[in-house]
Amino acid sequence: MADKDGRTPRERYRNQVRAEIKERAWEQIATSGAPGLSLNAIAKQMGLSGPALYRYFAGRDDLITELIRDAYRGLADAVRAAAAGGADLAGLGAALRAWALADPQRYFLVYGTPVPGYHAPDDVTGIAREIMATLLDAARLTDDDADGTGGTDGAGGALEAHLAAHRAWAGDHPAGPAALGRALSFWTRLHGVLSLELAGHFTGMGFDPAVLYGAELDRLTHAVP
Amino acid sequence: MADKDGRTPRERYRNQVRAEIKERAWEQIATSGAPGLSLNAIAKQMGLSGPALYRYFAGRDDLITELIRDAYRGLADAVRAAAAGGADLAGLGAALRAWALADPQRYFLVYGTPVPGYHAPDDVTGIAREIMATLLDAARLTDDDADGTGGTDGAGGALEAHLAAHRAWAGDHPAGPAALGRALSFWTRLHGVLSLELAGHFTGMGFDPAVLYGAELDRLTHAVP
DNA sequence: CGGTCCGGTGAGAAGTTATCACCGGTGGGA
DNA sequence: TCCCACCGGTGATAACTTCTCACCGGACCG
Repeated sequence: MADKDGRTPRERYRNQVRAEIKERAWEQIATSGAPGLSLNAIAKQMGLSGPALYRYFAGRDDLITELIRDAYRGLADAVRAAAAGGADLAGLGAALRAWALADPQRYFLVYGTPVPGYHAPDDVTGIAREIMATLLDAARLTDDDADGTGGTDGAGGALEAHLAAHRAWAGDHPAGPAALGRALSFWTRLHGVLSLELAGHFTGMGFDPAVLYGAELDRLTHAVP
Repeated sequence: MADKDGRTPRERYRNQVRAEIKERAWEQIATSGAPGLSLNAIAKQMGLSGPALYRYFAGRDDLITELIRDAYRGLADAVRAAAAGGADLAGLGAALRAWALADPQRYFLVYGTPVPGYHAPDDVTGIAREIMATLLDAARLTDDDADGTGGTDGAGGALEAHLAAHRAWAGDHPAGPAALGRALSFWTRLHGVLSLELAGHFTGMGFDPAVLYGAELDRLTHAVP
């Protein structure tokens, strides 16, 4: 971030134009979704002509990859900021929901339908690990009965045994099997509610998705999973 | 379904061609995803030329809408078949997972990232209600302690109170608030695991998604939510 | 002060969806 | 049986899209 704004005027100008392109791309994605993103339309909006954008991005896929990276980075920052502010697991859930509701298409860019041919660049897996690490921190704090007093039922027991044997994704994080399982369920359950809500599958059903989200969050943080 | 195969030879031929178009479309979606579907490629594959397809579908969006409807219909049939075979809530979960794994892009066509401008036709909401109805049937069977002996904690209590007051989506189904909440959590939690698994967010993490899915399913069907 | 690199343009290729007018065979009614 | 209407298919065309190419001019660096 120290040399991000470029020393030379050329680099400054280049970064500025790249930023404006991404800005327009985000507006376009928010209104038309990712498949509706058009390089030509962005160029026309900026007052320059078609091929000029290829000086800044190798192509449409490259631009989208960059946007996905930025979105991932933004989510990691939001979650880390919440954790730095002293938020527990419930606070992280609230931060996640706020981030998702602020721009649904941005959320779907990260967690939505994948394009079959697409492979994420290497550094986003690093960002994902970072998110998971702060999640594990919070899960470990709420989970001080780590030995599994609440997880002695068959379900949690089998999962925790499996996770204890396959905890490569947690790296060297000092989290017990119960915390691993709690973080994983935190992720999948909240994503389940959020994803269906943002996709509009709850519209017309009459209930408030926030209540369901809050209930799942409560059942995640209180007592037995 | 009685007159689906058309009386007159013309209708028979028309239905046959429509079916073949959708068949090719499914193959193409399975390999390239929904945004990669090309009417021209389908026409070329079938040995006929571009505009001929417009005799059978009003356009690309119309074809995709039809595919979404078929996918929804297929999911409802799969779930209903499982229920008719005597499956409980766990069996429905297994059927859902099998249906999703059989063709991930088909699952994403139903539950994936929505296109901002798109509005689902009216009859798919009817199919969704049908799925929810069989879900509620199963939830009511496993949920004979309906008064909330397991739901006396604050979380489930608040949700069930809210659902009791906003149960328009359940229609006149004879299911208690606990069953409503259980069906809803069944839907969102399993979708959360499935969606992340199919999108590839678990690849490289080392654990088996099936174990996580099974654990969520067990915690859904056993004891306290 | 000169050379080099860089950003921008216009033309053009190869795609896409979608609409148009036109034609021929098939099927149904008189 | 005949005949006409309808229906399916085609080629041309328009308006898009991404992306590549050759070219040009100005700004920046040494």
